[in-house]
Amino acid sequence: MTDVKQQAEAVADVRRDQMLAAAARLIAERGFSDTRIADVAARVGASPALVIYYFGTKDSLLTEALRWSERSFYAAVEEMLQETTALRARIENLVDACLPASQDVPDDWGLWFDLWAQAFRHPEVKKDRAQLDDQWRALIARVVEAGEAAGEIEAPDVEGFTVMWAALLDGLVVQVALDDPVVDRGMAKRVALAVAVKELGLS
Amino acid sequence: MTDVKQQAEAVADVRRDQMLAAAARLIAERGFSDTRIADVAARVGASPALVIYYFGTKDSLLTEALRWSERSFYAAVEEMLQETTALRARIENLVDACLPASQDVPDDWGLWFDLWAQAFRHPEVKKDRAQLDDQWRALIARVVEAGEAAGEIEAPDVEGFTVMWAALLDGLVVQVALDDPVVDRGMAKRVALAVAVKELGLS
DNA sequence: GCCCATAGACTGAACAGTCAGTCAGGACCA
DNA sequence: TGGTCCTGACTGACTGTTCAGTCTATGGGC
Repeated sequence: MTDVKQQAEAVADVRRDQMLAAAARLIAERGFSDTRIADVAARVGASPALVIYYFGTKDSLLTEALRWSERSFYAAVEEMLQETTALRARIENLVDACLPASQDVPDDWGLWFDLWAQAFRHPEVKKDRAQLDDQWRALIARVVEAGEAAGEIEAPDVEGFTVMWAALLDGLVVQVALDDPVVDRGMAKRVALAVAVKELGLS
Repeated sequence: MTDVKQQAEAVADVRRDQMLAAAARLIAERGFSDTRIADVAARVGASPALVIYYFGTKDSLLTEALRWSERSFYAAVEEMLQETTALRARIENLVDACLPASQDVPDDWGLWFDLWAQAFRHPEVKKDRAQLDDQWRALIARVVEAGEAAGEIEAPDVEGFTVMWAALLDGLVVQVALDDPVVDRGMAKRVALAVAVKELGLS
């Protein structure tokens, strides 16, 4: 592969990334089916035809954007996790990742709903989501096991806890994202933390 | 209000209900934005114009269908609950209501995702959903309190449990609905039940 | 160093299909 | 006769996708 080719691919890759990012943003803001390729094109300063040139079809662009966005989220969490070692701090970090501080990226949550709706009906998206969710649970499991290895907790039921707690976080995110008047951000965090502490036998 | 008027309304109400049911079914099968008024009309053996005649706009029909469907679900659960009195049996009933046996209405779940996605962006739907979710939690709370009154459990943290367990069920439903290879129906039920038993201090 | 062929990036304009919603009027009933 | 229920035919707007062709630059042949 020559330098030229590399550079050409770099341009294309940059463009693709811009478009995926723009599409993800728009999906979050307006919803999957209300996102037009013209909107995406406008955001990256290109013509609609160029978007098709890169992605072939609208659907391909949007589903790729969903997966791209989900992958970004997990990557960010993974990185965030490097910064702490204490079990409790890490658990708190995970909670914060799912339920970020107030006005911080409020409509990113909309993406999850669209992702789920798409995954429900499209096997490819479904497969991808399942795989990423598995990674997510594996990450939680690693955190717990590290805590055990460090002697912070004893003999946890890693798999049981992982499945339960991951589901709990999802459910809490739903409530908070939908502005449930009872389950606000603060309560959701408290609940998630309390359950983790209790189930893991943390001090 | 005359008999005539009453009868006329009865006809209209029947039609409306047929249309709402058909719309709900279609949304579950194909998704909110892929549901056409022509499809709904075809299912009830009417013309698209008649659907508009009753609901004015497509959006009005579909969002009403979502709310109608959610209301039906809670009503069904409420009724199902009358049939048992023992706390554990009731808890199991609640779990079964959310995670019904195998092939039983497999695509009804799709509705939840669309409902959430709509609620996220449309205040009216959001308000409705929050209210119904509050009812749902109140129902769980009633079950727990009845169990306490009957001496089956002691001094439960009703609100804490309610919020936590409702969220947990939501999260588990997501996994199961999306065919997660790790979290299948059986595991989801076990997890939901185990958490309830442990948190409530059931035998 | 010049020229030309080739490929990739990109666009404007047009096309084609889809659908929500309109409208004028028909049928039935009290 | 008037009101409710209902329809077929139509339309107007939207928008994904195609296409023919432009522009740029790279790289090889001379």
